[in-house]
Amino acid sequence: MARATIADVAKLAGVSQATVSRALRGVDKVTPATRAKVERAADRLNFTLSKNASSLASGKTMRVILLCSGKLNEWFNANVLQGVYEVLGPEGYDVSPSFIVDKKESERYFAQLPKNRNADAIVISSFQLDETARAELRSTDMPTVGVNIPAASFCDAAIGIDNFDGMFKAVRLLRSLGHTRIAFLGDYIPDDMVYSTSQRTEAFLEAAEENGYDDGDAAVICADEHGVTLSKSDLAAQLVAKLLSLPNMPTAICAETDQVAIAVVKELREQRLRVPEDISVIGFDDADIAQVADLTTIRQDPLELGRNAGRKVLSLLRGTPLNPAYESQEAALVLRGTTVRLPADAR
Amino acid sequence: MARATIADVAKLAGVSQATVSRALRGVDKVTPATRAKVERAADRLNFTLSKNASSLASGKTMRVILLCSGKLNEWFNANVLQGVYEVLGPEGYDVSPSFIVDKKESERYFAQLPKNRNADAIVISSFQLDETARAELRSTDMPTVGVNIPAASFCDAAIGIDNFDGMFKAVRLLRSLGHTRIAFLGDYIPDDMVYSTSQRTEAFLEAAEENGYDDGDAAVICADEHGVTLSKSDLAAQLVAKLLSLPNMPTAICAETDQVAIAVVKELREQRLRVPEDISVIGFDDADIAQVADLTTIRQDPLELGRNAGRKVLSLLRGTPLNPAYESQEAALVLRGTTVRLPADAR
DNA sequence: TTGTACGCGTTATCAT
DNA sequence: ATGATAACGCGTACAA
Repeated sequence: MARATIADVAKLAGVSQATVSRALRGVDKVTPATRAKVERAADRLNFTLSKNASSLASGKTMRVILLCSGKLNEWFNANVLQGVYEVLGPEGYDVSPSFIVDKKESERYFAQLPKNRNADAIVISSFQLDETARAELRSTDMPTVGVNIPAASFCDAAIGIDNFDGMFKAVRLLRSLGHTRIAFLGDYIPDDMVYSTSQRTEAFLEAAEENGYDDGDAAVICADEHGVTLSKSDLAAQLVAKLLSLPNMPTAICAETDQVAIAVVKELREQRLRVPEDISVIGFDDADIAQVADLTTIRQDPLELGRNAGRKVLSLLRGTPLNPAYESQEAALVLRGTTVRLPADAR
Repeated sequence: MARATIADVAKLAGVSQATVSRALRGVDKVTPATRAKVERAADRLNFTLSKNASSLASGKTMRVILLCSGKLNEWFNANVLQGVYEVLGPEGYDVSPSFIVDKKESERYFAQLPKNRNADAIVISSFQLDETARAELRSTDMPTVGVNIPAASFCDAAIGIDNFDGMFKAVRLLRSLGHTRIAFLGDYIPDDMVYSTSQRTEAFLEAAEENGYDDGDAAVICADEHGVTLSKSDLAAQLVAKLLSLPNMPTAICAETDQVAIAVVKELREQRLRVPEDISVIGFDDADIAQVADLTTIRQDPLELGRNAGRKVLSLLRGTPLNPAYESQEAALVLRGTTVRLPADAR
């Protein structure tokens, strides 16, 4: 059967196309009686408005892009997507997720992006854009909201986790537990795409200094530069090797993420080091796996981040004021079984 | 700056709109020289084709819907999405994910769905549709591909995991390990939305029978009916209580999913039952958490499922033959630390 | 409150 | 190979 158009409905209902349009969208003034007639006709013809045609006529696409810096099946991204969708979906928006993994793709993406009016807004999750990309973005009229992006300047609004707050809490915990030598363990960070994790490294150093740790007592251990992505276990092996060859072996470590923390715990135990008796470990994120691994960690809530981003998109789109345009989510320490007070004999 | 239209490009390049359209899409015959001219003009004007206008004119929306039965941040759904996106994205399609959690929503969704031509295809993941929904779906001209749906009849193509193969492998493993009394543990299954897990229950019973287990030696334990979703630990507590009050306590169990398995293992250990020495546990899915928990499980690969679904969508959309329209993915047993051969003294 | 008529930016058909 | 022009299906001033 050929799809019914608004004209068919108008004819069947005995009104004009304009009236059908108004009745079906429920915005403009239409007599209840007329509306009923129209709805009955639409129902009989199995008709709903075409999003495409509406978009073309109105200039609103009712679509928002979610651009992620990693795959959509990663814990963080999947949660942000769910959050964004939860608030934008019911409002009639489609959200089309997409992701970029390397710099080349990024360039291509942004070179294409701003030219065509294919979305009403864009939310950018977890990565840094270079000047070119920012310029392209700015040249669009699309409202932009950032999620967990270091420099929020090029966004109309942004929401992120407070990595500094988180790392400070982690370091303070370790100090409270009596650990005098601590370390931060992370992957190699290419400088062309800056992630949240690089902030964590910085934050660790600041927190250590502020809490009275000397340079020698707060080490940062990063993986060597590598082209392809290391498996977490290979990464952990490398990090633990570096850790164990330190002049003064730390008694506690903070890892860049839960994934890294868990792999490191495993590797440490394979080396017959007891966690937490010999060494305490703190992760970052509180992803599903953290609970299973009984890992002490810093919680961030990407689902709520996504919802908040969705709300900000809505405000931007509707011109309602966004009470704080820029927000950061407080981090929460989650105490589990991989941290313990340093035994007296070990101090 | 006002957005440039195809007319502006045509004027600047000194050709007709039609030629610009042809040149930019790269499909029809256009002289290389003309194409170059057009591309230069488009570039200068910062122009790309509007997806909306193209869609309206061509009837192709270049959009495919992904409809999931649970939230998008669930392991399975997130992976399917990633897979679908990986193959459809590079072909120029947007994929708009959406999800439905209860029956009411489902009805509303399908009542709206087929009427407007807002997507070129739909992929439906992980749930059963009732007759009404199927009819609505059929009344659309949209190609439909199913992912992990029990009855594939209403789809043009489908791909799923082979739950039967998986459960048979699990049961055979337990038999090989010498377990003579086994059980299946699962949540309460409302009958209005049938999930993959109900298949697993069936499969367990069949596999048990075929492998020589009596009725008394192969128990199925399900949670009591409940309105709200139980937390996994509450569920596990209930299941373990039922398990421990069985006349003949099994020495091995299969759980509906990894999540349930892990919660059950935890509960068992809290009851001072050793896993696997006292009781073996097998999960289902091989999600991230399974590895962390060192859980023996049946692997399914939703990422590959999604990719395959994406390929089928492409075939359907292009009219190329889909070599098998219906496929099922073999399940693979992953041996880890929660299963062990039944000690001789326990037999 | 309702109807008329034009425009949204492209594709597709038919000439040339 | 290229150009003119009619759809595509709806939103929206403006008029009634």
